[in-house]
Amino acid sequence: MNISTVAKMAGLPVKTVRYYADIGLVSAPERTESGYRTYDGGALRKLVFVRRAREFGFSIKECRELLSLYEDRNRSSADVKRIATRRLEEIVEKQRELKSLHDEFAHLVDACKGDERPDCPIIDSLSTLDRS
Amino acid sequence: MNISTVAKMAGLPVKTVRYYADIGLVSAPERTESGYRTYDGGALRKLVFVRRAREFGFSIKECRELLSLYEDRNRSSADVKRIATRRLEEIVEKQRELKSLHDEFAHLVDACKGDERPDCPIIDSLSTLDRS
DNA sequence: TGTAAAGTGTCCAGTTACTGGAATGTCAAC
DNA sequence: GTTGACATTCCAGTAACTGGACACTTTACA
Repeated sequence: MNISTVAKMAGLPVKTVRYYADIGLVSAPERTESGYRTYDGGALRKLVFVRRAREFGFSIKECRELLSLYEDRNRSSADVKRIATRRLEEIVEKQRELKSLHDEFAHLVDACKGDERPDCPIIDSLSTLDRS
Repeated sequence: MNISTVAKMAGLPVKTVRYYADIGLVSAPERTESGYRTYDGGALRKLVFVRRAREFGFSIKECRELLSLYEDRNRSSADVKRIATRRLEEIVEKQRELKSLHDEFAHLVDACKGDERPDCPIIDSLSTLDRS
């Protein structure tokens, strides 16, 4: 497979596929005589794995960890669960932050008349010294 | 006021205060003879405004817009509300994404036994071609 | 068979919003 | 007078790509 084929199948941009090999996240592919990269099913599976992990919000660093667990036939599911649980906690925390932000913000937008006059609770709130 | 004083009062790192002037987000402050930056109450208010707006998730670009509205005594509250509403929609969208991510992820973490054995639904799920 | 389009290669720069560090200069206190 | 805190500038690095320039290879079609 050429790079555009594998990229399409993995659901990644071509540039990103090259990039992942450049930074050593996935191993460098074989080359044809003329220098074109060639990929097989194994490489595709790893790229898919990384795309999915990134969609789940794992950082590249975490993807490295997960990938090595993925490749290690002897790792325990507990190893994986530990990383995933940490990530889940981050998601929950992010949700909390977003909710309080949403509530405060919705309140402000609601309070703003949105008319021709300059009075605006949104601007007023942004101007206050208090930390949110 | 010296930079560290205004930074503390505005709730921003000193580096960030300099940075905001460097990129022209706030105007360049006066200097003492020896080259130290000096700030007054007006500069402080704008820095506070920016900090708050950033905490609300506005980008620097949006902060520029908001700041010019803040400085414009003739702008209508509708102008402000338009920007804020757009931002609120982004927050809501982000919340939706996060919720579906959370649900899928929590399900996986729950399904993983987390024991000594290698079978792991989390890894399995990351390996499937389907887009989440 | 010639050529044009599409694909691929490398390399460098830009993105966002800062942050860290080095080297150097200034100010206040003891 | 000297020490220490604070200030200055400039450069580099962060995360994770993305865009663009330029050159070469492969494929498709007349």
